[in-house]
Amino acid sequence: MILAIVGPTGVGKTKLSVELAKYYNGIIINADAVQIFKSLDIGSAKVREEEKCGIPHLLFDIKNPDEDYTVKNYQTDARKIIEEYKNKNIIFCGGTGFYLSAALMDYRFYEDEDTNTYDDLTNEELYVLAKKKNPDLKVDSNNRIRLIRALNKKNVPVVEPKMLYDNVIIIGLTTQRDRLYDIINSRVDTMFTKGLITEVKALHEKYPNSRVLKSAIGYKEVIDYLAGKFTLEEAKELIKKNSRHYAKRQYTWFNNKMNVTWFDVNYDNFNETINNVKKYIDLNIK
RNA sequence: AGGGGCGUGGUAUAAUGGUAGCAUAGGAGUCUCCAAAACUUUUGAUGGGAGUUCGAUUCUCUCCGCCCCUG
Repeated sequence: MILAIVGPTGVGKTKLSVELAKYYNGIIINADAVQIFKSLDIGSAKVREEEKCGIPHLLFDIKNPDEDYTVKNYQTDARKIIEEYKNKNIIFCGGTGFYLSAALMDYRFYEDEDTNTYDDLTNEELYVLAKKKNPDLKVDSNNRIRLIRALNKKNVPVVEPKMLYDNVIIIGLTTQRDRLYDIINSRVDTMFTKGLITEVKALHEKYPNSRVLKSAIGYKEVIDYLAGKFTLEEAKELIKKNSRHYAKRQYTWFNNKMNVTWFDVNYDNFNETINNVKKYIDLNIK
């Protein structure tokens, strides 16, 4: 079977994934766009070695911070693993909905036609061009990144994102929004206590042009803090805010793009949550 | 207790005798290779009551609340 543990940042996916892997004798595959990278540990709340309980963890730490990695890479890597371990129980765990959808469903990525960056064109001009190329395009005229993408890629119709594998169960962990935000806020404080600044500083010195470091929550803000753009307190607040916004977007994806069965987490008795999930899986497994 | 000041969305603020503006937080959404990215969209306020007025959030009175000074 293929299991996917999804949910917003901070709910407790990691812990559940390990418990389920123990119970079903499974392996865990990372489904988080940042945890793909080596050394981004504290800020991405990556599983620590002692938390893994001997369970194989795949697609963690497979790239250096200065390397590029895309959904297409993830799709390839994840599908290879699914093929390779088809006799095992596979447990995806992570909050990057796009990666999961691309791996498990019929998402198709083609070779690009072009690599133009269109630096000299305004958003409006790009929009006109993109619309000319594909009148059905539904990208907002302010969304420069996607307009450029639309102009560079092959103009092929989008296929229905059907599920490609049998026996897939998608488990979502959730909790009250207020509570989640409390958890997120205090987790950010903990990251700083654990040495986030040291981690980011070392990485940024070693990989000054890293793309992840410049876009991952908890890293980009600390880099700006180190550059003197704002105070430590401001950096913390910004990380908290960005994490909350991110969590909200994650819900949007999981609610609207994936067929998720949600479970409310009982933080006073996490075993109860685990048991509820197991019960559900045992009933629905084929 | 006396004197003074102030009450505008959750928070911080602007303005006006005639549509109450902005920011931020919050909500919803888009997504087919940068996705922890990029982008779209939206709820919500003049402390309560009375008076003047065609019309009060604005002026007057009163109550309530908060702040400052004096005792």
